[in-house]
Amino acid sequence: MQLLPGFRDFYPEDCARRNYILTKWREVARRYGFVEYDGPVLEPMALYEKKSGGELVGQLFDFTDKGERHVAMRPEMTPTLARMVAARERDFKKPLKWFCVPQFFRYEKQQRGRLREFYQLNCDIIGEASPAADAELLAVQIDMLRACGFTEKHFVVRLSSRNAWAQFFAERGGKAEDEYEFFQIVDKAERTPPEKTDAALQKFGLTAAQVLEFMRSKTATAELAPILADLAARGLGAFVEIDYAIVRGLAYYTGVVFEVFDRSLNERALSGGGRYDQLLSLMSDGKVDLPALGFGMGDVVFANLINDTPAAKARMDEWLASERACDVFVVVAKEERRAEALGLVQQLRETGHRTDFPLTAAKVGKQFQTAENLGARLAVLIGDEWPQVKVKTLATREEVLVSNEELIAHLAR
RNA sequence: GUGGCCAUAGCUCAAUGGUAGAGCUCCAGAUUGUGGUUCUGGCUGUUGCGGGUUCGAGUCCCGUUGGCCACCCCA
Repeated sequence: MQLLPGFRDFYPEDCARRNYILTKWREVARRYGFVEYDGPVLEPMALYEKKSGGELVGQLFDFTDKGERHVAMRPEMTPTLARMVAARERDFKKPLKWFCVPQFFRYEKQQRGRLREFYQLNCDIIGEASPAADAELLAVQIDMLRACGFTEKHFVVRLSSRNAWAQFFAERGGKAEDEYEFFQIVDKAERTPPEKTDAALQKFGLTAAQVLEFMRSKTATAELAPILADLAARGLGAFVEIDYAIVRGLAYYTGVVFEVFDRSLNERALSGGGRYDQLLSLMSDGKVDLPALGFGMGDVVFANLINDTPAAKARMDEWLASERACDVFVVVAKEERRAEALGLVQQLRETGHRTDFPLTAAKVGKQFQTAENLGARLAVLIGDEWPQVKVKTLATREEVLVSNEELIAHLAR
């Protein structure tokens, strides 16, 4: 049986690499005072129809369950988050700093950096309108990458704002109701031939040249300047650049938007997000009106970039080595001592040592080979020396004789 | 959803239309209690699947499934 397209098996090696990324994400999020939450993997279809409608619904894994309910595997977290916050908003002090590392499902054609199933870190700050929240969110995002060995040479946050474009549009006679259409043209302008952009902009009396000129300006607006100053004060200024080419596709973004890219531009965006100050109100039918912002960072592109970046790869490999399955391997050199060996194995395990041993009789050489293969640090040999045992450091091949009663204490030293 | 390239052993790949191979991995040995090397031996294939052309198809043609890449989209 083949895997479904876009889905992955996680063999132990793959699982360890995935866990490395998820562990780092959790570490950094907690370091920034974010708390973890989660929701259902399966949601009513209506939850997603309410927010986005049309095209995005076509990319859902949806079906009718045995109770005739139209349901969908979650493709994103924001609707669930909005529901959760709206339901118990008064229980939480503001601002909320919540994160989640959900697995998402999207029915898209897979390609590099995009599967039908993936993990995505989501960090959101709810209930804080000041630019300090934007800076905090960008800072945690930057540190997600720094914690994995990436530097300003490897990635950059491209910071922009829809308000900048809204102002640009209004100053040139654009009407508010045309704003979103205009945003979408701008969003595509970077990768569309200027003639096509010109044609699309004609109805607004604008040209591609005007849009491209503004897009390339690096001047921070009054909205973005305090965010840059905040990040500079944290020593993170080198990780951020103003880049008005970033607009993002979705309708609900209201102000600051950003995307993180690898400097080499070999990969898709590593992460992206922005402000969605109206969304909670929309999702709760006006019951809850809180400013909000967040970002999502997927594991697939992230893993690609780690593999392509020697410094980050080395850091991951170091972590993987420290997570080895076995620390102490008990060698049963004399089968007659198996009972004693089992007693020691149990003691080792109860005192927290990752311990393994041969389940059936095997030659000593074979057992050492197994210890080696498991990446064990120590071998404890039990045989003729009993009641003493040999403790061997595999890397140095040094052996010491220790009384079996003192083994645990010996290892603690 | 559209297009291009690809599919042979567990993995990486060979094989002018003429008997399916190599390396690595894995397993077992090299006289009984010490591991990464070495040596010897061994296992594995409906050549992704289904049709067609041909005396004969891994090889050519069609379809299909899957993979990679790009477009679209990107919550």
